[in-house]
Parts: sequence; C-alpha cells; structure tokens
Amino acid sequence: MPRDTTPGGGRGRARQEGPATLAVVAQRAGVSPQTVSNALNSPELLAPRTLERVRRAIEELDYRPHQAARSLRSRSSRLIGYGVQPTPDGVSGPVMERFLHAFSDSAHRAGYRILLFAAPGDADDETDTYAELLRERSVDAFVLSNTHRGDRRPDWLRRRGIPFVAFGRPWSNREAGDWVDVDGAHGTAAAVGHLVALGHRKIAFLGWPRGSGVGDDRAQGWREAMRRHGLSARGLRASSRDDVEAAREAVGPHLTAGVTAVVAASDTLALGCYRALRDTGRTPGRDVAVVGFDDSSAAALLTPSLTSLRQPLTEVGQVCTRLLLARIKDPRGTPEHVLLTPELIVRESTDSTAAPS
Amino acid sequence: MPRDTTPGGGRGRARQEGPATLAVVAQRAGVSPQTVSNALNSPELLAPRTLERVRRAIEELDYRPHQAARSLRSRSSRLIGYGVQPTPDGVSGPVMERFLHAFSDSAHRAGYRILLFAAPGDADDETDTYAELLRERSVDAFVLSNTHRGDRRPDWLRRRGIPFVAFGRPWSNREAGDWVDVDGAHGTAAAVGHLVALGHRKIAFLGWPRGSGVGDDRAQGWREAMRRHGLSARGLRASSRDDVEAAREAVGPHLTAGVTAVVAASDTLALGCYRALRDTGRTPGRDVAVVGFDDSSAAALLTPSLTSLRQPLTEVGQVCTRLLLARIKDPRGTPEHVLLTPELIVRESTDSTAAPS
DNA sequence: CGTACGGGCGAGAGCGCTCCCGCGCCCCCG
DNA sequence: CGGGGGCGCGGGAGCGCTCTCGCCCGTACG
Repeated sequence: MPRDTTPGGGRGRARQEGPATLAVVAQRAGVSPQTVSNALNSPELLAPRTLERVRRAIEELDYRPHQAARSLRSRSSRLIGYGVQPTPDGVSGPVMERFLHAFSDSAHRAGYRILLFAAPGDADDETDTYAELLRERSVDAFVLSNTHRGDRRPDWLRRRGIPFVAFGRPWSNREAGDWVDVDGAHGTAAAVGHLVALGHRKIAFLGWPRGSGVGDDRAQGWREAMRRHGLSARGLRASSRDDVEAAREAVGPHLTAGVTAVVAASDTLALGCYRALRDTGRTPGRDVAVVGFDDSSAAALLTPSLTSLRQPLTEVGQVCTRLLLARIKDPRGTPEHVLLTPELIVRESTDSTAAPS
Repeated sequence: MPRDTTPGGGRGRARQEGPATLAVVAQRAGVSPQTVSNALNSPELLAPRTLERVRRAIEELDYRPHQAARSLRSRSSRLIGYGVQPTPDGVSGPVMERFLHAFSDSAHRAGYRILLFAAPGDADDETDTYAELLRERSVDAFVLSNTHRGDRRPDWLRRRGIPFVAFGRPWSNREAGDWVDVDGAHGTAAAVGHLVALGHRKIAFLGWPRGSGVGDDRAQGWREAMRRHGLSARGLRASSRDDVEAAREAVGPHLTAGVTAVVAASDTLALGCYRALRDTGRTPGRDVAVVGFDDSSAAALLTPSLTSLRQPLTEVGQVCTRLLLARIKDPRGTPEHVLLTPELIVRESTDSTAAPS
C-alpha cells in the first residue's frame, strides 16, 4: 500500500509547513479524510482495526484538529462565554478565580473552552455584548454570574433558545433556565446549629436590607433555624449595607441587649460586628461569637480569625459544566436546578472554649 | 440596479435562516463580497462613496462576520490565551478579577478576545496545555501571569516565535520577551518616604526569605530608601514565609528593639505584625506604624485599617494589550518592558496623628 | 444463483470568509 | 490621439474540516 505520496506528508515531515492536517493523517493511515474525522468524533462507527490504525497515525503526527475549520463546518464554536464584571468592590475576593478554574477544567474535559469578555457594568445594554458574541458565532452558550433581581439576561437568552447556566438563582423567575447556587439558608442555619451546640440562645442576625435575593435567603435560614431550635428571633435582626462602618453602627444596639452570638450575611458585616464589640470593650469570640459568610481571604487573617461559610466553588464549576452540556444537547429540555451546601469553617470567633455568659 | 435577487437576501429576510453572510451584504450594497471584506478590514482601500454604501448595508442587516470563517481563512484566531491558576490560597484576592476585566476590555477594542483555560498547577508539564492550544490554532498569543523563578514558559514561547506578554517580570531572564510589572521597590520606597515624613527613623522590613524575585525587589526598595534618607537598615530586616503566624514569630524580636514602623512585603505579613504587636499589648497605628502590600480586601477591613500599596491593575491590563498587539504585528521586534508604580493607600495603621515615640 | 439488507468506508461538496491576481477605468504624458 | 500607469473593484480559489449521500462487500434469504 502506497504511503508518503501526499504533499507535505510522509515521515520526513517535521516542522516545515505548520501542523499536520486531517488529510495528511488520512494518507498516513491509508484511509479517507472522512474516516479520520469519524475516528475523532464518532469512533464507534469504525471497525476496531481501522480505528487503531488511525489513532496511531494521529499520535505519530501529533495531530490536533484545527478548531476554526471544525467550527465553521459544524456550526458550533465549542466555546462558552463568561462575562467578567468590573468588580463591585468589597470582599468578593477569589470567588471568581476558584470557580473559573474548576469550570474551565471540567469544560475542557468535555471539549469546551471558555471565552472571557468584559461584561458591561451598567444594566442598560446588558444583553448587547451577548448579542454580538452570538452573531459572530463566537460562543455556543453562556455562563451567567452575578445574577440580580430584574436581570434580563436569563429571559433574553431563553427566548432565543441559547443554552446557558446561571451561577446564582435568577431571583425574579426561578424557573427560567438552569442554575446552580449555594444554599445560603442552609449555611446560616448550620451556623445557628453550631452556635446552639455551643450553648448560645440569643443569636442575632446581621444582614442586608430586605430586597436582595441572596440576603433574604440567608436571613430566612437563620430565622427558621431559630424556630426549629425553639428560640425566638424577635428583635434580633439588624440590617446594613455591605460596609464595615455601616454594619458597626447597625449592630451596636443589639450587642448591648444581651446577644451572645451574631450570624452575619457576609464577612464584611461580621467585621462591623468586631468593631462594634471593641467599641464596648468586648472581644469577638470570647465575649460574643461571630460567624461570617463567604470565607473571604480576610476571614483567616482577622484577630480573632473568623468562623465563616465557605462556598463549594469547585463543585459549582463542575455542576455548571454538567448542566450546560445537558442543555446544549437538548436545548428544549426541562431546566435543572442544583443547590449546593456551603461548609462551615470554624475558627476562633466561635471558639468552643468561650462559653456564653 | 437589481437588488434582492440573492438567496435569503432582500429586505424580506428577517430571522428565517440565521444571520446574514458577507455575500448577502454584498448583494444588498451592490458590490462584490471582496469589497465588503475590505470595508471591514481595510476601509482605506475603498472609495468613500462605496464605503458608505457598504456600511449602511452592514448596519441594516446587522451583520457581523463569522469568526470561525474569518479565522480559518486568515490563519489567526484573534484569541489570546490566559491560564487560570488553581489559586495558591492566601490573600491574592481580586487581583485577577480587576486585571482580567481591564485586559479583556482593552483587547476587545482591538478586536481580540480572551480564551481562558485551566493552567496546570504543577510546573512539570507546564507548557503542554500551551502547546495544545497552539496546535489547535485556538489562540494567537498568550498572557502569562504568576511567572516564577525557573519558569519555562517565556523561553519556550519565545523559541517558537509565539507572541506573549508576561504580567510579572520573568525573574530568571529579564530580557526574554515583553513584560509589564508593578514596581515593588518603588512601592516600598514610597512607604518608607511616607513613614519618614511622619517622623519615623527606625523602620523595619518584614519580607519573605531571599530568593523570590518579587520579595527581593520589595526588600531592595526599602533598603535603598533607607539609605537615601540617611537611615541605617542594619538589623532591621526580618523574614518569614507568607503566613500570619510565621510572620508574627519572625517579627516579634524586632518589635521589642525599638522599631517604630514596619514595612511588610504583603498584607499577610503585615497581619503578622498586628498580632505580634498585640502580643506585647501595643496597638498597630498608634504605637507602631505598619504598611502592607497589595491592598487586599482584608486591608480595609482590619482594625485598625491597614495602609497598603495598591497595584494599578487596570493600567496593567491596558499595557498588556498594547504590548501584545505590538508583538503580534512584529513578532521579532525588540521586547518592551513596562514598570508601573503602585499607589500608597494611607489608612489608620500609619495615621499621622500617631507620632513616633 | 439472484435479490435484499446493513455495516464500513469514501467521494464530493460546501461552511463563510480572505487570499492572490487581474481587469477596467480614468488621468496623464508622449 | 495612442499607450502606460495607478486606483478601485471583482473573480476565482481555497483555508481544513464535516456534512450528505451512496458505493462496496459480506451475509441472509427467496
């Protein structure tokens, strides 16, 4: 059987004219280009012997299919769009980093990669950038993060039949599309359970003003856990925007009213508690227990270090990939919703040696 | 002049068969496809009247070129690869987020987008992922971050003629390729200047063990600034790995030796100072001034809030784009190196009302 | 021995764009 | 008035892959 008669083919080829093409591989394996394509995309169609021959040729030539060509012909870019927000400042920290690593890793295993774009900050022309990427055929699907109340993106995408997964429940319309989220209510409830086990009875909640989906969810977890443990939540809830000084002022009055523990909706708010406690000469962890949320980088650094709820970002990334693949395969299928449980990282601020007064 | 004779063309087309193609635009404008292509890629070649006609047709049809087709033909993906690290834990914080937003934004203006991939954690097969992306023709260039001593990537890429920019000096071989970095020495020197202006004379430096490029750079800035101000640096340098407890132990002895201020190589180390000070009943900012580095999210949250050096990440992102475009245009050109200045964010830990003893 | 069937592989076309090259026109000069 | 040069535009091909379709051959069956 003749070999090595192709232009650029043969074992003499090395680095003379760019990477091998599918045609070169075909020649070397003694099959047609179509068969090589099948070996890559539908190996089950080939006879085992043929498949093996093709695979060896691919390996010998160190061949990888040209993504642009594949994507032009197959009408699918195998790219998933992710918009980076301009960072609303605060303790959001390495959330994105850990999530993106897990997500891009699992997506890669499934043959997809991530296209990063700068998401516009203002909600006005929120969908413009998404539209452009779609018309360019640059992406097949999207991952949304930082979903907020009144977010138009889920409906907009759904109406167009574009596959997407949201990291964060779409608070306006929970049924609109697939999502993965971390169960904030479960987290704050776990915090309450932990504190109750330490002997605390008057456990306050320091949250954000009502109206934010995430914040109300976390508040509700606290409230229900209190009820479940037979404790009253009455008058134990304080609210403040996500700012240390604002939180300090908001929580002050509660701390003078005999509260022995505080569950906060964020590490920033927990920090406000620290300050408010010190204002009255008390020490967090020893006099009053404090629990934060998000396990930001600051949590471990504080004095005393802050007990906080850590989001399972690696798992979130993997689930995103799974849901997205299912939706790409069947764009009209029933949406799936996954709620993951945050992990309570216990540190000095709820040290068990400090019994409540 | 005949119009509307093309398949799918004409003003009746709407959402029947996907977005318009270049051919449809050409028909509508009454020109050849090539002319439309020129209107997009080399508008200066067209007569103003023609250009205007084509532009209107493009707008009316809301046309965007198909990226895969463009990239197949022109042999350039217009994508820049960026590898996300698995996050080495610590206070790295929202560095990546702010940088990536600025970078993807400025890259987009130049017609490029970012392809995100999971960079392997171990340095062993560090370049494998990069090689794969190149063989697939998925990217035209790379941005490297987290460059470290003995990093093989710069040389590897340079040898192959692949355009890249490093965020962070390649400490092994400073001439190998373009880079942007933040001038750590300038930052610590500025911190010293600030402290001297407040009346401090015995200013210690708390850094990492010698051998890391970043750390040695920051140490040197402190040392030279001390000399410039006519102060002795002798015996004022402590070292510790980037861990709060380790730093606390390392800096303890110096604090008992009459030091009135400490410049730390990271916010984590500065935190260690806070703890060490409290061990001896002193208060950071009042008794001893402390300056951190990186302005992590924790800095503003601490009590007292921590003066720290903030990296100009938005600018870093923009410079990355600029250098990368220059290198893509002229792959063999002379490498450019840009050093940006960090900004000293003054907070309570160096409050000027607290005069040194 | 002829027809039906199906698994395994190949031939040809075309995805949408940009490359190379050449045609036609107008202006200028001989 | 004829020939050469430049500017503006178009024709044709092809980037590397995967689509559709159908051929071939081996087995089963009338």
